[in-house]
Amino acid sequence: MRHDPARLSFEIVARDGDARAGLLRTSHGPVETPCFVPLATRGSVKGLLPDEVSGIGYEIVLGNTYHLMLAPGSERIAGLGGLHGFMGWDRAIITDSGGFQVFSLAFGSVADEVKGRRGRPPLEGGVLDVGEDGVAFRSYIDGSEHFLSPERSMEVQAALGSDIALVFDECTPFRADYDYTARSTERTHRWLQRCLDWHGVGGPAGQAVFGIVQGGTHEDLRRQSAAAVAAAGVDGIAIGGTLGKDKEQMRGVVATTVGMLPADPARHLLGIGEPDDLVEGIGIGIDSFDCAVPTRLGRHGMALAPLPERRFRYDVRKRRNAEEPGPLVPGCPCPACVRFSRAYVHYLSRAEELTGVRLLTIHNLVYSRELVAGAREAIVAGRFGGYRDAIMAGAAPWEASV
RNA sequence: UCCGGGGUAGCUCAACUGGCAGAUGCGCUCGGCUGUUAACCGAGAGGUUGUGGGUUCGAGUCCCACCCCCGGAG
Repeated sequence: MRHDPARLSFEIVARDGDARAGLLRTSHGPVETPCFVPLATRGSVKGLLPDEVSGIGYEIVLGNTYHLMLAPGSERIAGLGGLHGFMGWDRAIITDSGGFQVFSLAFGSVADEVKGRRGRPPLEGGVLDVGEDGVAFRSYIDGSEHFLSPERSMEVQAALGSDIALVFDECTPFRADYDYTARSTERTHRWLQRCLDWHGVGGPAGQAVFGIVQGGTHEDLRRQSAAAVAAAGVDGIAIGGTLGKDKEQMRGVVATTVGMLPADPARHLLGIGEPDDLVEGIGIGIDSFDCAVPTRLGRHGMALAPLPERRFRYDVRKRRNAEEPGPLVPGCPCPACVRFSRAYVHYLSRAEELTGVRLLTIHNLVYSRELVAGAREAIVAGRFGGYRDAIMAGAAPWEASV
């Protein structure tokens, strides 16, 4: 399979150092990069309507093969207008392949697995078997047995009709040893080829395919993986897998990996999206990011804010916000900040009113969008370095981009 | 006024015949969350058992008096 501009084209319109501003043309419209991709894992950006998501400025969301194949099923979705029609979203969609879930089901969340602690217990017996052919697993919904392979993943993603499909991969655990990671990465490369073979025969004409670079934290494996993905002729390249035990290592692994990638294809960083990670990632040449952070934190009472010393977030539910008449973040253009007080959001959030969840989700998505849109402006204007420094020093996106 | 029921953690409630004052939920404080099984998960704090006496080795529990709340009667 060769990269096909008819499915997807990516044009870099400006560079500033390693940072790039680009334009991704998909079957469902253009996507300006760098961009953040909100998660619509189960066919919905939790709590929001499609118009609200696009109204914020988002041009692409991410859906998940794993969840959607279990419920309501990809064939049903195909019969109801594909994922676009089914969820009422007429912009671009990228679908994850389900590979990551093999990892998360068996080992719990990324943070829990990396830190070796017991967080939410992994699904007992969730993964039945991981073999050369694919992965047998048990549905978290009804316990029924299912099988996911490169071919099946591509088949499901074809039925969903996403604009960008991700190849089926295995996300090796942080604590896996070198040999396991090496064998897993090689198998992921064989899976990559099987995905492309399947897609080349029966894949939707308008669907692009992104490869995924694995290799854990090992530079030589990352190099092999980057070369394998680049040689396969995919439409874009995603960086996945274990990125390390902390931000420092994660940034090192990502930067090293980016340096191994060809310049032309779009580069997507999977699963990363805290505010500082976005500007740092953009600075080293990442074009797009998807992440649960803005939406999940919003549901958990956290507001994104220009607070480097507090990991760019604060807990709205804490009592000190109970009587704050000002907005969540001064100057923020989001509806939650323009129209409501922090005290109101604090109250709603504690009262478990759905509106509180919605306001925080909207705020966090606007904040992330402002951050990335500001970065793009700065790149085009040739002053991204100053923008990044201002953000990291605690400037709000709308201040840093002035 | 009389009869009955009841006062235990901020709230709602346990504690068999007297034997280390507890739980669940909520609330509270703190921590966590990065290709979403997550409007979630985890930890912690919190007490003169209404008041004052008495019996007993030992009282939330039994006895006496008082205070307060609820229901019923008048």
